[in-house]
Amino acid sequence: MKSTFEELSNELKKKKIRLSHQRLKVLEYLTLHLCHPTVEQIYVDLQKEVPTLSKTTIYNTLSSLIESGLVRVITIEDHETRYDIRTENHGHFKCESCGEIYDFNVDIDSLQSVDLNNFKINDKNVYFKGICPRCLLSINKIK
Amino acid sequence: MKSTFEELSNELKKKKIRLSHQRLKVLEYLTLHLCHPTVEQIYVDLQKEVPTLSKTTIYNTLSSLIESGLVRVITIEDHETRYDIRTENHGHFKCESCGEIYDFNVDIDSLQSVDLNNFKINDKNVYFKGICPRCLLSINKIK
DNA sequence: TTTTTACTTTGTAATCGTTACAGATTAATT
DNA sequence: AATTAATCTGTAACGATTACAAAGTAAAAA
Ligand SMILES: [Mn+2]
Ligand SMILES: [Mn+2]
Ligand SMILES: [Zn+2]
Ligand SMILES: [Zn+2]
Repeated sequence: MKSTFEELSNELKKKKIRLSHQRLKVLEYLTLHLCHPTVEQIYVDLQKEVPTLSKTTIYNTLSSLIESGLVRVITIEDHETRYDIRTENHGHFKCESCGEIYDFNVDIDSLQSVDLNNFKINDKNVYFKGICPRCLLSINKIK
Repeated sequence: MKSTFEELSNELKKKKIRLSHQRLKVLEYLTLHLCHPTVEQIYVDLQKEVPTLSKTTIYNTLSSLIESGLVRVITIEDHETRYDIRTENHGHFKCESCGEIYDFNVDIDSLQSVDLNNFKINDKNVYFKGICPRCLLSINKIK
């Protein structure tokens, strides 16, 4: 098994994206944190390792990673964008109590609509909202 | 058939929301514009009829309409929230070329996942992105 | 290796959607 | 008509994102 660093480097090379230190760090961060981080979270955490890191760089890096298809955008929240390196089809559930975003398996490919017969579909997203099991438990305890 | 005004008034009364002139206007606007308008669009258009209207009022009104379940939020765009008075289940397609957001019928109820067995689901959203038929046509013409 | 060059990073300022707030207004009740 | 609690309005503040120009650097060329 190759090192993560080497794997990520190859991914960038394939996509003809220059292998800067910052880009590799952001990419590494996303593979280690599958919890759909915000730019702020990535920035605060990576600054510990790369003190000169700029927030603008994270925005720029994410833009090129998204454009090349290595990262997907999660817009389940209306005020802050989240990012996900898992690009294979899956749904997202946001707990309205604790705010956590959960992945779940769902057959997105089976989602068809005759209304979209003449549309070119590039991207499918499924977002659910509600209360997660952990929060349901704590709510019941209070009662 | 009742007048739209009377229908909307009754909706608000049922939900115990005070029937202010501004709220009725926003609600009327949403029933006449099913194209998922932004706050800015609602503001610019309604200002012609209600010159003293404040943008804050539109935000406040939408908040109470959403809370009462009369309006749903569309977060298919990452930078600007859109609103939809059609609360029955349907999917949304955003054309990445012209930006228009289309409704489409899709069996959202059939979307199930064993991963969510112990979750309380309050809301389901399906967002697709791609190119709409009209834009596909104009792209082909250029080639 | 050194040089060159185009791309990237950085910090700051600007932008823009949204929210907070306090005083003026008003819908609904008495 | 008087009362009152909710709503509306305008302005300021906030926060995520983008624009921009100068400094730095990865990769190709010499
Ligand atoms: Mn995910
Ligand atoms: Mn709709
Ligand atoms: Zn939770
Ligand atoms: Zn289009």
